[in-house]
Amino acid sequence: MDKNLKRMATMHRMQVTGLELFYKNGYYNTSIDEILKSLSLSKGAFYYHFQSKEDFFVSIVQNLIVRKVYSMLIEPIEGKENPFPVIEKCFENALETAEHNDMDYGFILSNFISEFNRRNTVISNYLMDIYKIWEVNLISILQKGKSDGFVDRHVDSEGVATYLISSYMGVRTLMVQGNCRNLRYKYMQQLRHYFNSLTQKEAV
Amino acid sequence: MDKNLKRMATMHRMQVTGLELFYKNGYYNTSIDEILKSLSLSKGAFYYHFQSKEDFFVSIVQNLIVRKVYSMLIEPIEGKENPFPVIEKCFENALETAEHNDMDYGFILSNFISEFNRRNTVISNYLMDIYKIWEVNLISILQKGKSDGFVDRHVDSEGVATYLISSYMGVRTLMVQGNCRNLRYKYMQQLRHYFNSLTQKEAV
DNA sequence: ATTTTTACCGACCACTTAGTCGGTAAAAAA
DNA sequence: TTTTTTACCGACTAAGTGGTCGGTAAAAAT
Repeated sequence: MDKNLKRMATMHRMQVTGLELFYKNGYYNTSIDEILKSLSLSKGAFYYHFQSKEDFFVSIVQNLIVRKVYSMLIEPIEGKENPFPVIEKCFENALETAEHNDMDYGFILSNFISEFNRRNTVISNYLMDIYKIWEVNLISILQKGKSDGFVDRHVDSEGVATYLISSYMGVRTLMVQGNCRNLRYKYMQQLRHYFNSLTQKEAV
Repeated sequence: MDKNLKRMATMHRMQVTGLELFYKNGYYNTSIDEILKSLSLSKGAFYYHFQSKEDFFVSIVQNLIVRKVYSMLIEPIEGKENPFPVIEKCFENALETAEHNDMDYGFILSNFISEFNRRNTVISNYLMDIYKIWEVNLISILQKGKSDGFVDRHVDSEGVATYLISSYMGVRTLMVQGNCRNLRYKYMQQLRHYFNSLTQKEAV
């Protein structure tokens, strides 16, 4: 348990650099040699720790990508009270982070979902698991918002979650081509419009 | 002009099969050999007609992808009167077509935008041109809708266009993983909600 | 002190990749 | 009829690709 330290450290280094390059260039357009070169490690080291390129990527999904999505998009809304302002703030933050990151290559989750769609079902499933966690959390906060009187009773929480995730994924795809500030601004404004139409109307 | 017929026919055959495979497997994950094999053509034939893989793909973008996006998403709304029902019907149609196509690998435009993002600026630019045509058309129909009294005067047409494109791209990404019918239903319902909040309110 | 395990090296393998090039049969131009 | 052009063939190249494997130095276990 303690002697695994070195092993864990090396594996983690590989995963971090691996994710960096996979995110930047895409999975199919990134070779293991490339990753190894930028780590000054050898083939032997790689295949000592991982069974295959696919196995390697799965470990990246489960260790790094899950956490990234969680800390950026799930944790900030989990268990919170008034859904719309919370989600709004969360999205705004996420978009701002992307905007100020000149190494931004889009929303990591949707990028890989697109890349592996029907091309590698094993990896696709692991990615969709993350999507589902996100979705469940959105639905949950929306439902709670209904009982707390923040969200109109007639609102379809699942539908709203789908719509939110869709629009977020889409705008992140568009943002990579620049003009981020403007895109974010326009997106957030429309999001507020949309939320407005779902807010509990007091005294009909 | 007439003797080019054979040339055009072969090039077109290559482009059609090329797009099929690029769409299915991704650009970087599809080799020219693969395309040529499924056409029973040789390397010589390919490099006689096209300068490179990139040049080949650019020609596909300009000849086939433009038309696909245009006929599915632009032409049905171009010059029409009441924006929201028209856009709604157009999106509904597009999503239904995708749903009933078991060879659906997502929205062709956003798939490639993702794949080439920052990895190939030449191709990215050609793809973004298509996006811009779409955007301009949406903005234009929304503006017209304002003067015709269908759309609330305070609505930001550009913002709405961005939001529409984003959400459409996103939902198409999600749809590839199945449960399309449900996704489409939920998406369309929320789209209507959103449109409702933008519709001209009569007599304040 | 000896043996075993861990973590890594790097040469090597079979295969695929985009792209080149000399050739050629049929059609068109002269 | 001869020459030229068109449209294509397929062997070849150089540079990768994911993955294997025999080896090894240091650390840990015995």
